[in-house]
Amino acid sequence: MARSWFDGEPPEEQIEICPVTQTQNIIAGKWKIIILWHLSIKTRRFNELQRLLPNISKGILTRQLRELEDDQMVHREVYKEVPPKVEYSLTPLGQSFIPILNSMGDWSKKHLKSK
Amino acid sequence: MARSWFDGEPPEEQIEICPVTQTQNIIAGKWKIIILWHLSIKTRRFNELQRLLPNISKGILTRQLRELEDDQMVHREVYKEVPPKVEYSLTPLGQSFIPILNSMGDWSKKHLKSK
DNA sequence: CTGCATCCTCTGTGATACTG
DNA sequence: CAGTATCACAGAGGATGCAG
Repeated sequence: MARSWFDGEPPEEQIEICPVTQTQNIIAGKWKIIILWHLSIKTRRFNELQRLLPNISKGILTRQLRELEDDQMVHREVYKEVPPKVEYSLTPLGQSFIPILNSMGDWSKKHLKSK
Repeated sequence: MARSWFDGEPPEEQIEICPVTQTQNIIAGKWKIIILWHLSIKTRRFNELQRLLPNISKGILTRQLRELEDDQMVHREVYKEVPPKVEYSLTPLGQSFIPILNSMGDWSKKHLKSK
């Protein structure tokens, strides 16, 4: 496999697949970050998330959640009951991302006051 | 009106306008993060950035840089010479974001090996 | 070299109606 | 309650040519 650009450091010309870009791909969706944020606080049900994100439609919410699932950031627990109940929570991978979420929140609060 | 998600919640959840979303808005562009990354290493010229980002067109690069400029993340220094020379660098605000970039890179390297 | 203007494409997002 | 299925659309991204 090709050497990553950061192996052995120096020549900044050596770019392959930037890890920062990998992260970017995961959080690229319009609602991804905020969803992760809400799930970092506690497990949420589908409807709960929809209420938390006032302007999101069910279709979009479903898709964003599915993509986060595919990236193994979010776990989907289905309870076979009537009425249906589904709970979303962070996977270990998702939980490992929480510090970054917090960093982004802190950074925003500290530096973006005026916006 | 519907209860906001932060009404009556524990202190740790009290957010006015979710700051995480603010951050999201800034780094939303497809190339924003990687551009910031490259500028975090050192000041770069326009052409240099374009070479670093193999598949980006001039128009797009210009637009992404302008948006970062508008968000005061990037500083644009124009040298009135012939041929023209323009250098891009991080503003103090942009520099304050570097730790988060590094966090994202580290996180990716540690957890996303397989992807 | 840098970058703007234009046009075109395509993805993501949003709205709605229907289903188990 | 928790989706799925469609359709429509805005906007981001991309290619190209021209200009300072």
